[in-house]
Amino acid sequence: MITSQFSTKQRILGAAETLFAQHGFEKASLRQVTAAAHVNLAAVNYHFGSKENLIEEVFRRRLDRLNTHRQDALRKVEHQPDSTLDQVLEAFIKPAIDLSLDQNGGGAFMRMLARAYAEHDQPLRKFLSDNYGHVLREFAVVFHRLLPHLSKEELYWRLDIVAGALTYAMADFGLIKRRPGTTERNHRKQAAEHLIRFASAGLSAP
Amino acid sequence: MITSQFSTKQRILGAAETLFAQHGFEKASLRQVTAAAHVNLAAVNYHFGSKENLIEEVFRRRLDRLNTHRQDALRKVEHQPDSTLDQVLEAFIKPAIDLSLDQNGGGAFMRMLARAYAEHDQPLRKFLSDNYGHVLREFAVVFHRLLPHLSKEELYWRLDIVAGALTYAMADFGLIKRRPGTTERNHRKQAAEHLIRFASAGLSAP
DNA sequence: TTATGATTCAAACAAACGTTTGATTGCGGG
DNA sequence: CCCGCAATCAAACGTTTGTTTGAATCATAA
Repeated sequence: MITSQFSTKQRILGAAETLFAQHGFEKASLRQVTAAAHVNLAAVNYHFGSKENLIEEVFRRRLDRLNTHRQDALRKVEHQPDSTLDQVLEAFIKPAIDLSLDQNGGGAFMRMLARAYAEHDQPLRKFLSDNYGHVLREFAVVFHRLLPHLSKEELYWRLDIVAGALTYAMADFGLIKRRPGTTERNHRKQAAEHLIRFASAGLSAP
Repeated sequence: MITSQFSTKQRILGAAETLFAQHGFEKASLRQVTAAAHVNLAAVNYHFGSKENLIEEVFRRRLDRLNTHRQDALRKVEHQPDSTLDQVLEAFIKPAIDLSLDQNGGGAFMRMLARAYAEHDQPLRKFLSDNYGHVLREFAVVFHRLLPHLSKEELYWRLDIVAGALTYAMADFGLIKRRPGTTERNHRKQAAEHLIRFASAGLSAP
């Protein structure tokens, strides 16, 4: 056997994740994906029905884990009486970093997530909102408890800014390039630390 | 004459900007663009040579103005001895807001710019870096003067975060929807104010 | 072993894409 | 008037796209 140990479905999902992140949803063709997965072209429509469904499956696989990790981290923090702003921020940011550091295309997935925000089409945004929105609202409640002087509107504005900066940083959009001496792992760890420090001060602004 | 007063070239540029922002570079076809511009399909290749060239022209038209506005605003601020962090931030952020508020597709262009960051392909990123990078470096020098306690590396990390949050906010990615009572103009003005307050505190973090 | 249902495969499908062609139109200067 | 060039037009070009087809192959249970 020359192909990998994983099933056809798994291999398609893995290859799709990498290629979608590298070239975008439209530019990455099913022929590229199936070639990279060492799988017949028709296998995508057999196992997933359509390219659109494949895209959603790729998202679901990772987002489910990200959501539960964030919720677990949040519950650990909110049930202790003296939780700090930085701890809640870390509960929000750390799982995203960990996911981006996951071997087998974690970073690729993060770029794909950012790309999904940029692709402004409504079906995909609705899908993301359904799988994403309730977690953000849970965090908003806890942030509101820690920053009671902020109006609900002010708080939402600032959380939106944090989410934007996080997305941007994790997707490696920025001008900051990894220093040759540091690993990708350390680069993203630094990004998380800087982001938490920055966001903590920003959220606490008068 | 049923078509607009503008020339074929202008009408193509306008329609392209809107449709690229709405559907992305790949999804928006030249047939859609030329139909919206009330122009023959072949006109794009006649006037611009290729779709790739058209994309670059759409960028150049707006970016040139954004750059000079930012540089003008920066020079006004840096040549007064008691300039503040908020003033420099405003010199960076305000021109972007103004551009996004420009009638005839300013908001559309901003979404297109964010999309260009997401499209991770190198030719476009090089083009943006060439037309964008030197302005960012000018701002970095002034910020460094106002925040001397920050190492150059720390400063670059934080500026990268600011740029990311600005891009995200201007492209209207976030979960914050415009309130029914407020105009788009006021919505973006509010976004700018919140962003400046947040970024000012974030940059000043210990 | 044989029969059955799931999977894989090469091949072809129609549709849409960016681009090119060659004829036609419109218009300003000689 | 008419020449010459720039602009516009309908039509077609060759690719590439996602999807479908029907036969071949595999695995499993009777």
